[in-house]
Amino acid sequence: MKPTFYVTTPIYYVNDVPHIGHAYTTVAADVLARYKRLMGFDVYFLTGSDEHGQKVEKAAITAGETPLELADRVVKRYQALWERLGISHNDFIRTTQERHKKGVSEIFSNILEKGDIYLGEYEDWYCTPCETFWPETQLIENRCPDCNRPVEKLKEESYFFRMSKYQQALLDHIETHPDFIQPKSKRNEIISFVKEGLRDLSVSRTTFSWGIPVPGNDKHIIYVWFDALTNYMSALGYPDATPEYQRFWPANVHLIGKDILRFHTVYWPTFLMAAGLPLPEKVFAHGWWTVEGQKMSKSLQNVVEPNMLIDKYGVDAVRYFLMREVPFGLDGDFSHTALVQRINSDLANDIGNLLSRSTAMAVKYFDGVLPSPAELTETDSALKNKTIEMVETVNKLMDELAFSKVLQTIWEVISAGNKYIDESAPWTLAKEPANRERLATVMYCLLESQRITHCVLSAFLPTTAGKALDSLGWIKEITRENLQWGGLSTGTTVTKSEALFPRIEG
RNA sequence: GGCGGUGUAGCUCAGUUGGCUAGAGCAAGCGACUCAUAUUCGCUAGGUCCGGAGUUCAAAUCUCUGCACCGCCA
Repeated sequence: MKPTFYVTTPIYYVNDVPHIGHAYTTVAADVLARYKRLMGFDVYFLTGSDEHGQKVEKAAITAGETPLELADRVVKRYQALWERLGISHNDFIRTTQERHKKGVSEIFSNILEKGDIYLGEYEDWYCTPCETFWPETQLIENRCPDCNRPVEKLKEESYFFRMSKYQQALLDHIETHPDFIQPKSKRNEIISFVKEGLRDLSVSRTTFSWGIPVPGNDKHIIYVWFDALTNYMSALGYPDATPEYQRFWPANVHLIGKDILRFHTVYWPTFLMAAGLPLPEKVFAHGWWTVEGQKMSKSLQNVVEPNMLIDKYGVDAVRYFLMREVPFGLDGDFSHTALVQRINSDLANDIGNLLSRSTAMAVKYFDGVLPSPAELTETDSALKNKTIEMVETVNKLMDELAFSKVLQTIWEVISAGNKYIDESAPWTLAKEPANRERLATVMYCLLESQRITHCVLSAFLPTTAGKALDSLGWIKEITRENLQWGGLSTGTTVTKSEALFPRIEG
């Protein structure tokens, strides 16, 4: 039986327009999913949409449609984008689906029965026009921070989750599972937050109706985060003991943006503890993208639209840039010049040109028929060993989700390949028939190194890797076993590759 | 205000438990090759390792202090 791997992205809010941040999380999850699959894991990769809440309800009213109609309409934006980005998710959950509502109701009832959800009263400052509660600290001169109108103190009946009860248990868990929250800086933030004390959490609302009702009391709608977080289990079939639920829960990793860290590392685990369910193994919070040095915002009109990037630069270039430019976990800056720089330098000049010159020589000197290698010299072995070591290093770095370092490691082999050609000077060998065997060995090592490289790279650049492997005459499946040296067999047809990535001038 | 982090070549950053002339990539300059998407390869960069004090045979790496920036919480 294959080992399993369960990776998730957050479910994205249907009321938002997909931007580079959404694409970032999802591409990262896809890279991880693809990599684990080729390493022999049975992977479940989940993404989806968050469709409940007051904002959706209001937007629907404004647009003159039902909330579900609105959700049906705009969820397609995400689905279409994932299609274009080559996202290989196994499942797409929508919080309006029956399977999800069932899971949420069940876990809520479960905790309610155990007594860790109780009915109480919520009291805070309320802005009637906005239908929103505000804590006193967020008020601006005793007025609503959104609309600047006066607010009033209001009491509302609300269900509360006894989060305070789980403070110590959560701290203990974080303590005994050093990798539970990553990166480390975020882990420290959460530890200090929890140590300051957890208060019970209001987990129901009565000011709007678009959501999942509290079981047995439909006046109350279940709090959106309680609703949303449960998607990670409801998608697998929870509360039913489906094969998926039994095999894949708990998740190996929840990938999230740093803005929703607390929900995933404080709320979610304590909900699960209360329900007596196992906790996810890891929550990894990545950073934010600025754009041309500035914070992304609607008012600045600098929101980067992923579809536009794909149109302009191609899917794999975008995927590469997102994974390579910034260490996963830190903030980064997106700029067109940086992207073009990466494309020209790393993709066109390094990897693209390497394949181009290599396959051109194979065609020129051996009519595209892969020759068999003779005994390897020191130079050949150096390239071979570097390639083999790269595969091992990548595997370690992937477990740390160090995508940028993985790509750097792969690029060291690309560079070694270019250097190997210059040192071996095949064009000189080709002039002398006596060097035929030597030339054959060089060509073999050169192409085999790239075959392995592109197999590994298929997790990041699926389309490009496919093209490259085609021109190398590799038609087999990419598996862990096939990452070993010696996969290309003599006699294979090699064809001159098209430019994998044309240079972008100007 | 509380807690935590960062400050190293033009830019982005590496620098294990303190130890040879402080490194990488990109950018820039010079040279070489010609198989290749004028691509690649080699060489070059004289940086107060934020400032100051201290510990030590020895500190970018430890201690104290000052400055600047950032994050979380309040």
